[in-house]
This record gives sequence, structure tokens and C-alpha cells, in this order.
Amino acid sequence: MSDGLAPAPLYARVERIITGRIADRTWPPGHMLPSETELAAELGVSQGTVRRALDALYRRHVVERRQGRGTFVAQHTSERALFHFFHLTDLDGGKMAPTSRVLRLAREPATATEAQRLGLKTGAAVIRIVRVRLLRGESRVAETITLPAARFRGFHLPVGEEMQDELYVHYQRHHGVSVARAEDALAAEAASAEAAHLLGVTAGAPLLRVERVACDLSGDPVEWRVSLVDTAALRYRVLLE
Amino acid sequence: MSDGLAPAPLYARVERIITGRIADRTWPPGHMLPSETELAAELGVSQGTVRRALDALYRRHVVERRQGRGTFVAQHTSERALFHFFHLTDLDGGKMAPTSRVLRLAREPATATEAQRLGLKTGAAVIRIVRVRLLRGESRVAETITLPAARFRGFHLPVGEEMQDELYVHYQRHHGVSVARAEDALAAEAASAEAAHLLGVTAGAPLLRVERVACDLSGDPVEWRVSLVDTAALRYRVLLE
DNA sequence: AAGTGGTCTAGACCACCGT
DNA sequence: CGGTGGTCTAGACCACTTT
Repeated sequence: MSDGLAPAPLYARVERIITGRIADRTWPPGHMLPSETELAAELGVSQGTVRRALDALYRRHVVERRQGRGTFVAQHTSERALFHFFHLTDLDGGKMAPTSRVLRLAREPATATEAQRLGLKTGAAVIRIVRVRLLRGESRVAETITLPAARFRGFHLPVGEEMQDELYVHYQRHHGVSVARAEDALAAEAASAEAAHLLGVTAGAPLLRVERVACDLSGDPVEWRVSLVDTAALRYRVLLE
Repeated sequence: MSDGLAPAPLYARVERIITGRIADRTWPPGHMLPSETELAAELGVSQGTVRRALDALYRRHVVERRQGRGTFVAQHTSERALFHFFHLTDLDGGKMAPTSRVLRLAREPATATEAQRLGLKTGAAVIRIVRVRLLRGESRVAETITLPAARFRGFHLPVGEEMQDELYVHYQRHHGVSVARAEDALAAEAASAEAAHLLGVTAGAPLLRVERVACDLSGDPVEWRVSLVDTAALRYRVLLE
């Protein structure tokens, strides 16, 4: 519980302790946490203080709580990934579940940009994935994804075939990597020849470019992706409040 | 405190009561609320329950709380508007305060689209504003804003001159309209001749199109805007968590 | 019936702000 | 100093889930 500087409130320290145990997989995804009473006794604080910390983690989607059952480390499900990390809808705001087709998957040295975004040294090994995502059966998104190879040993995906699009579930299940936070940076750009070919649009057509850095619970970057979206029939939606 | 259906938790009812008094301007922006103790006594609940409601309102930016001073109805400041409702940054994520120049301001009948977005009848009177927003002195955003005239009587802005860009502050100060929530829908599109002219790009250049509906505390739409952004040197940033 | 989270209360004590 | 919000505790009672 050493803190270096200012003495943080108790509930904040409790929150960090619990977060730490989740991040280091003492309590892996899906695991049931000790009850509020047990945690309070173990940490030497009142139940109310533990509750306050757990409520904060619940609001951040780090744990799930169900009355009568217990508190569980949040697991990525397709629904959760879709809801929190997929912001494309049809023109009326209707949700759609995408599928995807991997075109290329290789282990290669990182470019300067990739290394910078992922906090690696240039030339460090990365997994690079090129894929197309389909919405209502149509190719709408061309995507390049870069992963630090050190955290994704033995990474593989079926290449060439259409599959359910559950990459974050895959990261968690097969590599113990839970995406907790991401930042998207959006711009408009003209379609390159390749992008145009992949998406079935004319070269030079306006595309939405989405660059994302995704981080785990500890705040370390674990994924860098560039998505090119044909927004003829799609919208990227953002709620501000 | 009548509730029609299920008996909501006390703290939720307290939250709604307080929200109501803010929405109907019993407590206008900047006003100091009664202390937790007073509210608890008035509403016949414990201080802890009032606190829980106020904490929720604080997280939603509806009130501001300062230790030793009191709880105040949130006021739109340029900083808050910039932080919550302005998502454009430079390429490195650096924040910038925009200025703006109004090109046209008129009271006109609503188009079908405008009426639909604002929950009005087609042909209802709206204020329509066309303006350009400048970042670091360069025209980067061309914007059309539509307001329901009924809620913005006597609306005026200086036309033609460069000014501080504080529209939401203006709505609140001069028309008692507080924007509490907004939804943006983004797409890429090719620049029209007018947009190209306003932004100093070539016609057909890719622009980021941002459509926004902004709502007040009661959830009623109060503004509809379409922004066309030259993203050559800008990014629209979104934090997901 | 036993165990879990969810709500609500009452009260102590601290930190901060204004006068 | 008195008043405000911020933290922390202790305990009662309820609603839900599982055995």
C-alpha cells in the first residue's frame, strides 16, 4: 500500500489494490471476487469502503456485479465489445454485428510509427494483421492491426475465411490481454488504390480513417489499428455527456 | 414524488427531484444549492441519500461541488464546452481553442430534416447560422447550425467579425438553454464547391462531416448542426472506456 | 436457510472556505 | 469561528440466487 506521495483516500487505495489483482491475473476474467465482507476484513477497512471501490470498478466495466450471486471480473463478450468498442451504425443509428475476413497475418519488425504507438523500439517484433470487415455482408472496413508480439505469443487466426468478429474476446481468451480503454483519432482521406479495391469504391473516394490505440487495465498499449471506413451507408457515432 | 410504476430507489427519486428543479430553473446556472443537510431535512431522507444523488449529478457535470463552499448548478464555461463538446485536436492530440466568424444568420422555416432532428413540424421557425471556425487562425470548419426559434427569441450574434467561439455559453447566458448531452454522427464526404471555397481546399477533397443533435437536461433537442472539417491538420478524438 | 449484493440510516471526524 | 463538502464506519433491513 506504499504510495510515494500524498496519502490517497482509503477507497482509492482499495480500488488500486483490487485493480492490481485483476491486472496481474490473480483474479482472472470471469473469476468471482471475495464478498464485500471478506475483502473488508482482509484489507482492514469497513464494508462501505470496499463497496465504494467496487462501485467505481463496476462503473468502469472492470467488474460485473449481480445481486444474490457475487462480484466477477468482467469478461469480454461480443456484446460488450460491440457496445463499447464498435461505434459504427447504419444511417438511422441501428446497431450491426460485423463479420471479418483476414487477408494477411505475419510476424514482422515494427515500423517507427507502430513502435511509437505501442511503446516499443523500432524493429521490435509485431504481429501485423490485414483484414476486411463486413457489415450486412458488404465489405465496408479495411483494417490493419498491429500487436506487440511479446504479448501475443503463438498468435493465429484463420486466414481467408469469413468469421465472427470477436478480436478482443480472442485477445482475452487466448493471450490473457484485456482491452480496457482505447482512443480513436478520426480523419477523412481519399481512398488509395488498394483501399478502393478492398472496399469496392473508386480510388480517391472519401473514406473515414480511424486510428486506434487500445490499452489494458495497467494503461499499457496492446493494440494499434488503422481502419478505413466506407461511410456511404455507415456512421461513426459518439455520445457526449 | 409520484412515480406511476415501480418504486424507484430513494436516491434515484431525489436525483430526479433535484434535476427537475435545475431543468425548470428554480435553481438557475451558478446558483448554490441548499446544503446536504437542508435537502435531507426537506425531502425527509438521510444525508447519505442526498449525497448519493448529488454525487451522481456531479459525475454527469450537472452540478459542481467544492469542499468548504457548497454545491452549485453547473455553468457552461468556455473550458467546459471545450473539454466536453469540442473534440478536435492537432495531429499530436494538442488542444486548441477555436474562434469563429458568422457568415449568415436568419430566421427561416425548417426543412424536413431539420424539423425531424429538432422534433418540430416542417416549416416551424428556426434560426439558421452559417459560420466558419478557425483554428490557429486558419479556416478549418464550415458549419451550419439550426436552432428552434421558439426557444431562442431575439437571437443575435455579430455577423462577419471574428469572435470567441462560445456558443453554448451564449445559449445558456442569453436564452436559458443548457446543453447537457449531444450525439455526433461522423462520415467522410467530398467537399462541395461552397465548402471547398470556405475552407480553402479543392472541390472534391475529403472532408469529415460531423452531424450533431444537442439536448438539454430534459432530453429535448435544442440544436442541430452540421460541421464540415478539413482534417489535413486536425483529428477528431474519441476516448472509449 | 445461507450467502450475496443493494438500499438507507446515523453519526463521527477531517479538510477546506469564508468571515 | 461556523458552515460546507469529503471520508469512513457500523449496522439494519431488503431483494435476489443458490443449495
